[in-house]
Amino acid sequence: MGATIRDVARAAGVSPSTVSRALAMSELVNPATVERVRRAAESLGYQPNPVARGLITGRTRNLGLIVPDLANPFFPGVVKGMQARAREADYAVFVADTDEDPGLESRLARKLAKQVDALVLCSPRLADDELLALAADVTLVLLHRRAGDLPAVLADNAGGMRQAVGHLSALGHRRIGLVAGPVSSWSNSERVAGLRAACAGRVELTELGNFAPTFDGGVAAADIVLASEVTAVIAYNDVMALGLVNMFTARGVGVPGRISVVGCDDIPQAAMSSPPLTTVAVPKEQTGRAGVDLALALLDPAGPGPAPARELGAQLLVRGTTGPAGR
Amino acid sequence: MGATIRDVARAAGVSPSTVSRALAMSELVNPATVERVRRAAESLGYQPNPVARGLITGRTRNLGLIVPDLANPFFPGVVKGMQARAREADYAVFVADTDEDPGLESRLARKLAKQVDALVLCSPRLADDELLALAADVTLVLLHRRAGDLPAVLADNAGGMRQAVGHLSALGHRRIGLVAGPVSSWSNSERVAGLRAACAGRVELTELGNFAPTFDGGVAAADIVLASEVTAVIAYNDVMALGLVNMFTARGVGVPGRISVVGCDDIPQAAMSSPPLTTVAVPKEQTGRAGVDLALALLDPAGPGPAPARELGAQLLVRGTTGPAGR
DNA sequence: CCCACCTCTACAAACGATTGCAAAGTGTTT
DNA sequence: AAACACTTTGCAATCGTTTGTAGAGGTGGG
Repeated sequence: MGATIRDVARAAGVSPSTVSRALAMSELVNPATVERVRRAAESLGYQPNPVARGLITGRTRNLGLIVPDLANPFFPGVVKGMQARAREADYAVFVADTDEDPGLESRLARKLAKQVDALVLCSPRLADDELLALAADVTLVLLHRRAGDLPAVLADNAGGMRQAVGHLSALGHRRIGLVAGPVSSWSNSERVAGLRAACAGRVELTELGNFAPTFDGGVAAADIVLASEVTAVIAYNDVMALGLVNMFTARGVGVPGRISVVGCDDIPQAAMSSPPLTTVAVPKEQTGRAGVDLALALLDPAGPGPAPARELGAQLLVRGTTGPAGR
Repeated sequence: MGATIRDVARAAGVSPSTVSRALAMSELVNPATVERVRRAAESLGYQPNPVARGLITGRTRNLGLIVPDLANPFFPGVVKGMQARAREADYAVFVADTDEDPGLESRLARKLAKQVDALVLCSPRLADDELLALAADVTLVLLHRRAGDLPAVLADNAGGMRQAVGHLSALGHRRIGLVAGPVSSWSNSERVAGLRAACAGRVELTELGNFAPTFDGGVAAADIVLASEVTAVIAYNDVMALGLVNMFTARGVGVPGRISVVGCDDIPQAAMSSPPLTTVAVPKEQTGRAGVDLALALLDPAGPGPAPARELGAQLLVRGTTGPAGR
């Protein structure tokens, strides 16, 4: 269909190899020839075939990204960041969604592995050893997950929790509840651990079961939170926090009058709800960008060795769901 | 790195071509040989290189999907549906996000075109003639957009609007407002037209400017709606409707007591807001699936010719933001 | 004036698979 | 026993590019 390099060669009166060099390594070719080739390529609308190029170079200039659930408003931010950075580096991105299914995650990863130069896994649900096995087959970067010493981009969960507790503590809260997310989530463990450390010796922490990281999970947790007699609650993520607030409101429990609520992630809806949600913001786009940076560094043979992990800051955003501890 | 077909051939004591046939067209090969090849491939962990295969077959088994904005909760549903269907057909999906920028959309489309068998454009912002030009270079499927007679998957906007007006009319509303979305959006024009037709002769329709299809767009429209003295309002999409409800509530205007609100799309947040949003649901996952079906049919050389357009139903979901027309 | 050297270009061999064609081997028919 | 058909397999070309190597042509120095 499209013009090939041979068509351009014929049109320019040179050999295909000269065309290739003129277009890619023009300093090795006579400027006049380069110009002639350029013009021929232009007039034929020649676009190099990335498949053929990939076959010989072994590089596809594609990156893969696997996320648990695109419908979770947290992930589109990561995807956008990754796409933007990839585009700058002239890479394209395959995106796959696993529906939170580890089996599917594994299969998708292996399938994608052959078509991309590096695979970026965001919040993978796979076990550590499976991730390490995967890393043997393909250049791998982890986002929001640590496994062995695989390259990873992480958020400062501990720092974020510290800020949240500091904020609540300053408002007079002495009993804080934690609505935990899924056990299989590494971020959840991190946040729980960070929260414990931040509370230690200052405020009493009541940990409330594990709930689904969804709006309904938050709804389900709401009454349990109320029964626990805390004056503030921190949820594993914003979606759950929104569920909590919604149910509190339905129960006639004032937020933040009677109870304060803090979420995590800072999804777009957090700022739009009423009252707007106080939350620990995790840099989403930046995570995606950093993932590409790491992947590119790993791919670069002349690179200054691997930068195994990169930690991004987390930032408490005080909005409308936190206030002074009630009577 | 990975084993090639030659490695398998050597291990099985046959030629590469036999390996290829044994794996792909096993009925042409002696069953015993097939078994031997299978075993060899298995033990070497052989995975055919899709790049090499793509070079000779001219098929990549990849599909491209371009959406205006992944952060808009409408699109992840489409992406998920498309991925699921593509996975069933053993295709992978490239996803790109244009940030609502037509220029970027055009560039991404052309770049992706070489790497995929077909390109699916969801709610493209490009002009008709550009879309037609693109279709000359790559198999193209449009979602929620008609251009020339390019293959397309559409929603029954007119039907949805008819249901919405019927519902509001039954509740006693005689003056309905319309908060329109971006002029460049084809869906917007469709919905406006559908609404006009549905209202004709029954209820008075007040069309209110064009607003950004965002939460803030809805917020900005709220006071204008109130000034227009309608008893119900239909927004271009749910995100805007949510902005409207939010601002109405902030102004102390009861929803649905004083004014009823209807959205479009049925994004996940629509059901989670309070009160939950009455909306015209558009099948999102099904749109994605239908897009793949259309693309596959187009790609199939033995196919029964092109099915140029497919229309999906729209369904009014009555929830909490609509009620009887106030005093 | 010749040789060495440098610049530029062409040839050909990859990359890893698929596939048309021919050859080898087996069984059947005349 | 020869000819034929059919099954099974291997050879070699091919897809469109990149890249190592060699050769052609030109320039400058000895």
